[in-house]
Amino acid sequence: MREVTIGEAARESGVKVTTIRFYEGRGLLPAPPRSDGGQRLYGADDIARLRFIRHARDLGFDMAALADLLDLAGHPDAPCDNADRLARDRLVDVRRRIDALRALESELERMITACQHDRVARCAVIESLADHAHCGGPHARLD
Amino acid sequence: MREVTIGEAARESGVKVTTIRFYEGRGLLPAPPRSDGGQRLYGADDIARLRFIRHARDLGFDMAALADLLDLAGHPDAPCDNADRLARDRLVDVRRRIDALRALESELERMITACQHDRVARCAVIESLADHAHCGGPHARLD
DNA sequence: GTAACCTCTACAGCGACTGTAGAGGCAAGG
DNA sequence: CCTTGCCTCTACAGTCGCTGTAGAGGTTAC
Repeated sequence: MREVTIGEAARESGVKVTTIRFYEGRGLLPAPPRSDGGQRLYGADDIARLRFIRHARDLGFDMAALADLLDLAGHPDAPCDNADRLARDRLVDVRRRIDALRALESELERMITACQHDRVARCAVIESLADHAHCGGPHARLD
Repeated sequence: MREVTIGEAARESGVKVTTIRFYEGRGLLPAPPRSDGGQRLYGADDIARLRFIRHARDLGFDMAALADLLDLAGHPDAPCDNADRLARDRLVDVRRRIDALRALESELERMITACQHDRVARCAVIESLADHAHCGGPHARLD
């Protein structure tokens, strides 16, 4: 049971079957050996790598950063400044997004509580959207 | 000065030139009249509509919701329940994202403070990514 | 044996734009 | 009038990170 099919690798890693193949195409995962019938066979290290990838993706690392991280993970003797920097960059980004989302949250709350459930002509939701001045200034876009 | 070119409409609305044309193609903005030379000419109402679109996009409404909102905005006598519901949906989504990002923030903070700036082999950043159990359970994906 | 399910490749599609190429419009200075 | 330089035009390809599809073949349970 050391070698598992792509479906089981998907179940164990939490990465979808199609996504695993996609990662292979992108070079994030090495092409595994195949069975006689041509099916991919994955070992424990492949699944660990998939979990690493999934966790990093969940944290918001993009695929370029992911490639860097995987490269670093494969060189245990290198200094870890790079990984540290990548994590710090992510932290800055995550905080920026949180701030932007909190501004949106309070604007949406205000819009909703002000809405009298009347006609559209008096709807605070519509009005707020039409008049940007109602909110606390231009908010950062999230993308 | 009632009729302005696309470049000025972009400056006044904060929506890029290419994006304005893109919105026209998607039907979010009506095709404007043209000058003798074939250039688009926008009026004040177009710019207001662009600002409405931009504000709603900034708040995270997708283009389908945006089409609904624009439709509603054009029917002032309709009840505003729909707009209210759209805003409430957005609020739920925004809060979900904030929660997920806060979990990421604390995990990244932990990773960074635990990192000793040593070799990769001892780097908490890499280790955390390899071992999902370190964090407070599976976090929601943001997409 | 056969039904049910899994996996294969190759490629198109998603959302919401962004970027490019190559051509033509337009206002100001000489 | 001509040039310079920016603005705008159309049409279409590319971005990111997948997801979905079609049609074929492998594998497993009964």
